[in-house]
Amino acid sequence: MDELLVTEGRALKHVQVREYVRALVAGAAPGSPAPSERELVHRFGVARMTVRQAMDALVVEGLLERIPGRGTFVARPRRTASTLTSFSEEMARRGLLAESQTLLARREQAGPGVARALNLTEGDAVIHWRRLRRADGQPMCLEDAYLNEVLIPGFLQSGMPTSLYDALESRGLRPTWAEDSITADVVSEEEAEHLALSPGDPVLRHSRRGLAGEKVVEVSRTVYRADRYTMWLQVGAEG
Amino acid sequence: MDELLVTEGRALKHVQVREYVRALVAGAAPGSPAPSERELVHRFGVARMTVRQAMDALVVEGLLERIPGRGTFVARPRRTASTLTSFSEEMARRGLLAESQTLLARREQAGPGVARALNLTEGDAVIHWRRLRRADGQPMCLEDAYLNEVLIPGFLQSGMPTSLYDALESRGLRPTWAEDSITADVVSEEEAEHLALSPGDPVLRHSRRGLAGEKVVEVSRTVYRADRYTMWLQVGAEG
DNA sequence: CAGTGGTCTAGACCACAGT
DNA sequence: CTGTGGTCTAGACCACTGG
Repeated sequence: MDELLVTEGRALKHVQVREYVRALVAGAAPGSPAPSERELVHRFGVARMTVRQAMDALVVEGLLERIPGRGTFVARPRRTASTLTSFSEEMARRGLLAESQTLLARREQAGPGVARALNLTEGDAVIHWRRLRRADGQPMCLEDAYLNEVLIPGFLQSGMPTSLYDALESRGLRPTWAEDSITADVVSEEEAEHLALSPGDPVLRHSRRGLAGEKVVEVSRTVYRADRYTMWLQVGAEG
Repeated sequence: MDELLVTEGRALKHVQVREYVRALVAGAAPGSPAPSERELVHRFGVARMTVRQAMDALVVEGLLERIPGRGTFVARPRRTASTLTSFSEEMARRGLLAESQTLLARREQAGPGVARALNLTEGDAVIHWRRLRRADGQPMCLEDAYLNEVLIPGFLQSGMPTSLYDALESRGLRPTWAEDSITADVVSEEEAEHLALSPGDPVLRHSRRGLAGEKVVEVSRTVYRADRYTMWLQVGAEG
């Protein structure tokens, strides 16, 4: 419910308190004490329930931790499952320079598989974008992305972006959820040419169905050189 | 903070309300209305803040959803990231019969890689458990699991369990968090024999470091037949 | 219009930590 | 002992929804 804009400029008290505390503990080490509830009551001249509402939000967020009888403290950051990252972001995190060469970018009619994955009907218009991706100059993977044209009108005309996820983000359509499948295989002839592999070399195949809210915004199939790419994930919750 | 036992038998009012509502909406379709806050105030003879505390918990849990001006409703189940499942559980979910053949189960001294992954010192005692796993009778994967002997004393003597995760769970050590790496490769000679593969066949390699709380309880390396196994995951949050 | 959730007050008593 | 968070009360006004 954060930041309701209904009352516009009006600053809700619990939001004021919450953001004050958030700023105060920003960068503080886990275990550092936050102000006590009664101290905040006094400082802001509000009721204790209002302060608790503010602190509750930060506790739910995982920023603070309450210890009865002792106080409220900065929590150890929670372990979080892997988030959805784009190729560019992933390579950046590994300290590699990501490059991308568009091999194909056009409007197509969805085939049966892509249509089903994108929640469309066969024959509906989709954008097909094929890229060869390099890391530090070396071919890393070949990616075919399919996008629902209805969701991103004018995408092909607007000049291809460097990062698909950036482009989707600017339209409020960055996927936050995905269904992935991963398998090992042997490279195909065509793939071998693009990836500079020899017949019989192993590859990692990664299919993704990326969703933003309820909308399927991206379906992609990527084939990675097995000798250059290892996928890392963190799974589960809590810690 | 659920279910504090400090006050033992005493039933906190917000807990009573919460569990009443939880039971009431159990199995209800998403979108079904929950009782209104004022109705619960009347029914339980409590203050509205108390009811809100109860409902807040269910909202945070993702069970309920508030819509201002309209009411409180059963929320659509949240999409959740993949949870940690054991081989047996995963095969069961796919409707396959999982079998497991122990090839090796003994105490060893940790090598450098295993020691680091288990947060031990090289030479510390670890349990090494190697199994060939079949699904519906067909060889599926070969798994080497390494366990910290200090955490599970008497493990080898107690008779090997069917499911490692079940065994860990009974000791309160079921991993809820893992760091995984996945890569494609070509099968080795020894692996080919166990998995009934031919030289050059592709395999999927999966390494896992499984944690329960702060403790690393499991380190495993599994090699899957690429032609029989596709890994499925759901990543991200919210929906 | 009546009903809903969202915000807020000014108190209160409790169980528990640490001194 | 004081101070902390945990629980709880009995009201209040607000913005919004729907009939």
